[in-house]
Amino acid sequence: MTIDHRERPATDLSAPNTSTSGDTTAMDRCSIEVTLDVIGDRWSLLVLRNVFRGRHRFSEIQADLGIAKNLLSDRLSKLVTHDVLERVPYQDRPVRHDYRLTAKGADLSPALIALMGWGDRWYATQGAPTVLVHQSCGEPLEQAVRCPACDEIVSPGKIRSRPGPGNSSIRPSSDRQEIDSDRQEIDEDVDD
Amino acid sequence: MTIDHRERPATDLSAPNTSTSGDTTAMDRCSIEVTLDVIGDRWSLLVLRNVFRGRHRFSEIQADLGIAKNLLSDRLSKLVTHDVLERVPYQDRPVRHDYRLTAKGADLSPALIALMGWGDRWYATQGAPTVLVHQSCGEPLEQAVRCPACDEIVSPGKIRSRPGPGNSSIRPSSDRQEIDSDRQEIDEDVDD
DNA sequence: CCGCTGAGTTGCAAAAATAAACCCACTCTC
DNA sequence: GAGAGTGGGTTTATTTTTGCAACTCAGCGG
Repeated sequence: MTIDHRERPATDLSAPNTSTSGDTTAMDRCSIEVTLDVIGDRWSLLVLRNVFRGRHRFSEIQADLGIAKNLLSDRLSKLVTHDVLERVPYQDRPVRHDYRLTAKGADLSPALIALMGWGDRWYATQGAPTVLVHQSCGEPLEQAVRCPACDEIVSPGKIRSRPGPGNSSIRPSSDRQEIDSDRQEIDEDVDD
Repeated sequence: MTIDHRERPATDLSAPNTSTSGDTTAMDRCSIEVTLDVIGDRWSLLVLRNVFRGRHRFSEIQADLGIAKNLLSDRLSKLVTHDVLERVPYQDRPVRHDYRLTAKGADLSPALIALMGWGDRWYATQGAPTVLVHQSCGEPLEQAVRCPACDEIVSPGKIRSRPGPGNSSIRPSSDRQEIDSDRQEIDEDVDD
């Protein structure tokens, strides 16, 4: 539980942000930030990868990762506290647990897939160590952004972002913002 | 350049790894691991989010994040070294740079989107601070796994994984493995 | 009873993160 | 052209986090 509540000083420098109109006082933390507070350390995602892969026991994970036992213990406790994993006893006397994904934990799979995909694309010189394939055709899969309403795949240039309901500084005048498709900016200039 | 080359001690304990048949000498590191070596620290993804969002200057990023200047300097250098960002001078004497995404850096957007989505789904109680919407219909987008060959969306249960060409311990007998769809395991039991 | 295993804790040295101060090459203002 | 300001960093302490080793504790096998 050593989450650091670093709260940036609200840009008192009033940076002449070329595109921004006005106040930048919104203090909600962006979702990437809160996510990183939970799984944004060196080991958590690696631990989760092991659980995804079916290694549910302390010693299995520890052997695979080579992580120090106290760290693994801390990471597991933290993940349990954050409701990403749950401890389910598989024997009592001595109580021993499996660590299993909660729904919330399982919902991290897109992130794991995205991270794995990036490593594959840019670092796997002899090809990916592991590939995800389609059950029916056996062909490699990829991740895409899609629009459930239109039921179609959306290319990066067709993505826009806008302040959501949780944004405390929604300014009507800049409600919808074009994403620069060259640079693929995925966030608008509202200070979330 | 403080990547720690933690190379797990090859499990000298000769852990009786229940599920694995035989040698566990494969030494390629899984793609999630190599990815985390590049962007798997507390700040890198947050820095990248800022660059995605159009903040290209040292001081802009520093003001937004409230990160210590030496750390930001380190992170930026590291990201430049890893070819995720590039420094493009926008003036000389004193040389000043913008930090811009390389293709490799821009290719991290699915990961950022996935992480943001997870934070939105599980922590944004009053709704997401930022939502990604479809340009044409304005409806919120989601990420999905799809099969380019079949041109269809693949649900988690239809995903299988198998050792890829970069896996140095491909054992033909266990070439294709079913993913437990309840727990959404995304990796097979080969020691990558 | 003796040693072994699985799943941790505790203690301590080493490494990394942070904050604050300092630096340097300019530019702007008077 | 002296003084202040700015962008983009280094340097130097201080605090936190790691990582390793040793220790614990409950049961098990012989």
